[in-house]
Amino acid sequence: MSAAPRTARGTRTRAKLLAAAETVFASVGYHDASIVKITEAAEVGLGTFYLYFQGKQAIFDEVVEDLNRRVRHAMTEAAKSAGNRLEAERAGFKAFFRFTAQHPALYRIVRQAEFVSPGALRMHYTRIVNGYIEGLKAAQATGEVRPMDPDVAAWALMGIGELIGMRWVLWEDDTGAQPVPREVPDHVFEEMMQFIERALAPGQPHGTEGQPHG
Amino acid sequence: MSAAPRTARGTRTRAKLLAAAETVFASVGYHDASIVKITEAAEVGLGTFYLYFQGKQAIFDEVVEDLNRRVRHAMTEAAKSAGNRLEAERAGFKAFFRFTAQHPALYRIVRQAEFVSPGALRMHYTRIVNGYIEGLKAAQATGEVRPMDPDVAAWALMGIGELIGMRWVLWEDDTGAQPVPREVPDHVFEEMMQFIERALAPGQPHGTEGQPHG
Amino acid sequence: MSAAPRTARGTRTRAKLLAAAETVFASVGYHDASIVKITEAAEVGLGTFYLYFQGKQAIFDEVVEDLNRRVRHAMTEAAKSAGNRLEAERAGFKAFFRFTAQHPALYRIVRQAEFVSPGALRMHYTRIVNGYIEGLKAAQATGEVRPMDPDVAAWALMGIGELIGMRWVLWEDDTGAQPVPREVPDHVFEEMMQFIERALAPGQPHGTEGQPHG
Amino acid sequence: MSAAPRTARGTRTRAKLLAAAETVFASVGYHDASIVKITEAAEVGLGTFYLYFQGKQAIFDEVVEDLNRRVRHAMTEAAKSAGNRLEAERAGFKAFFRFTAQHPALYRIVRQAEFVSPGALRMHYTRIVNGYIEGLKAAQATGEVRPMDPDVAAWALMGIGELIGMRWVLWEDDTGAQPVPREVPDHVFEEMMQFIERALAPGQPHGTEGQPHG
DNA sequence: AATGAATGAGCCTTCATTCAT
DNA sequence: GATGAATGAAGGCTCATTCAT
Repeated sequence: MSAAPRTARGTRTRAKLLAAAETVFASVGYHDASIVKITEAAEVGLGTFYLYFQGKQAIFDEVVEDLNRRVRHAMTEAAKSAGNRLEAERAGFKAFFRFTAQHPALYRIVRQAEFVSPGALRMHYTRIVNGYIEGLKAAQATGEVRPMDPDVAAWALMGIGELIGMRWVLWEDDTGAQPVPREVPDHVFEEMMQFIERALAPGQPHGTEGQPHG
Repeated sequence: MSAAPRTARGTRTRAKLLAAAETVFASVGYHDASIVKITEAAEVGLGTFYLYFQGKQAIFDEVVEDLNRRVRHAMTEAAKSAGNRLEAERAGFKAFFRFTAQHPALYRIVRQAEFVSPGALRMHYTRIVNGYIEGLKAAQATGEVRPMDPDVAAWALMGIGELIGMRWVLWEDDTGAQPVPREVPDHVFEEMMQFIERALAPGQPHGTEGQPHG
Repeated sequence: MSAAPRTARGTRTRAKLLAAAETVFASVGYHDASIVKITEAAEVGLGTFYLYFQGKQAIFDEVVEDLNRRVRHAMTEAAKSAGNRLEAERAGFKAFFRFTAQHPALYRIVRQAEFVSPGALRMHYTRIVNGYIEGLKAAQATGEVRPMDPDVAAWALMGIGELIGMRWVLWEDDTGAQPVPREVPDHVFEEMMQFIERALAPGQPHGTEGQPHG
Repeated sequence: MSAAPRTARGTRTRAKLLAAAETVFASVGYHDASIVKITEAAEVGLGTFYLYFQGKQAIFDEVVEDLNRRVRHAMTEAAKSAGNRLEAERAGFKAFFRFTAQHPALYRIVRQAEFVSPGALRMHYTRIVNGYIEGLKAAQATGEVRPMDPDVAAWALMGIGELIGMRWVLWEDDTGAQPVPREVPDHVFEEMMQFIERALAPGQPHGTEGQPHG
């Protein structure tokens, strides 16, 4: 059985395990991440693991939860210090990509969750999307964003961030070799923001046929 | 060692194995899909598997390749019969979602590929994205789409399709229960197309730079 | 290292552990009885266990010893208040079955002892059998019991009590469901006593050698 | 999953495992009998075990069943060749003790079954006892055995055999050292038979008080 | 006196793969 | 071409015991 630590030492040990798990899951994936690897990375005895976690799934769920909390925190913090909606949006995405670069675990782990812990997977996406929805609703209220179903737009934004991040943060450029995390190139970021801004902007769309159609 | 089948009977056996593998991978994921399960589903002896495939990874790669070919085929076929770019785009996404609904394996398998076969993962995304890039370039040439980096836009489209598909095709509405594949609701599809059209349309965006757009 | 308690508090703690051990051993058996379970049942810290007992085996031996002492005490006390040998015998068996009903642990634990602690097993049986031997010898001296090897008879009595007790005290009637401890039914007890009395009674056996017994 | 062997080779392998299991269970007991020990004794790969048995419990149950069948077979065979009831009885017990001597596993395993597999435990005792009951009923019909509840008598006989066997077949004489299986000494056997004959013989018991009690 | 965090040997079990038939 | 018996590395997990507090 697992239990919450009852001493300072225990708290430290538990934290070490959680951190190690993030690293191990990120580098070899869920299935090749053995408890032994995790405890070795944490420099802790094998049995110690089971003092604080029920098993592999349990620590996986906690890692996902933890990463999710942190990425959302990073995003909202970044957005807070922005002057207007647009800046907030840029700051949010920047923070998202930066976090992705620093914690490739986020991506790699979440994509595994489909079969490992469907609940964790949904939790992750839903929470972030809910943040977008809030932002979009607020912006709609002030007219900064055109009338639209914020739900659909939010999932679209999530998707854009997800794949742009995958492509430019996690994948190395051309070779299929080991991915080296890094920032999204500036021009890609700007193009992406353009894409999003136009999608959300109020007013008539400008003639997809070159003409307003109506 | 594996080998290409040399008789009609062998060809049939190989095909049965491939089909069984798609089903098994889709329902239990890569790691819980044992060779025994696959051969049982294919109604074939265990040893027979190794007559046609080098191992588990090898058949996985082939399944991904196969699904990828089929989804692209479905998309291009659908687009072909469209009258103009916009219709082609709609038809392409429709086909993509329909395929997703009919072959949840695509999603489930691809998301596993991150650690199982990174090459297959990249192949899958890259090929689809390349299709988008072609389409965007052509549309830019005729002025139907505004000047932009088609690479970035293509990945954005891929992301939108991916997450909208995940959310509305694979997930059941609110409960965390077993997902029931189905079509994307009409209004979601329309909202999504609006989003995309505005993002791609030529002309000035409206009031996103703080200017009054009166 | 373990040690005898040096304070009243310590004595109490030790007793709590012993009582808890009896319960736990009886309900889940030796191997599934973990020290943690015992200390939890005793409401004592895990480490405390090793203050009073050298290990799992040690406390097991003590539990067996304790139960053995108590069952023999119950048997001799019951026999004491009897008027004659026959009554004493009846009272002894009655007490044995009653104890078995109240402490199923005795049975369950002893049967495990074969591999856990062969010494404890022998001690248990030998002590009880020695009691029988004493009784038989005394009865032989007065002619109440026929000449015979008291050793063999004593082990036979032990066996009779053991299996009759197992069958009618520990097992529920016909179903394989959870055993419900209870008393031996009267008629079974009487039949058993008949069996024993005839086996021990002095005089010629009747017609077992093929002679007509007139 | 386990399965019945489908080839001659498989049948041989399964039998080797069963024989090895009997030996291992008998020498170290259920809990210290690991699958590794069993497969090593059977000179078979570890994984092979799970081709034929679901797990440790499953093979344990089969070993008990097998031993039970064999001991009953030995007993009935021996009894068959006897001229009369008394001889049959003697032959049965002799066979029982001989089997015990040659297969100490029977004893040792059954005594463990209490917690390991209560069903197997009951099966074992019940089947043997049922044999006794049949015999007693038949003898009662011919008047060779006095009127009595054959159920109670049968369990008493079982108990006598069990403990006499334990004491003189399995235990070494005085030391607590490793038990060396051997036959029951003649005089013990004769005393035991005397005990039983008197218990079962028809006719008045001879004055437990030295007198018929009227 | 009492506690509980930490440890690691050892157990059961699965499964990809080989090979003799 | 097809089969399935055999293998053993590797993984998740338990638990008796030690030791610092």
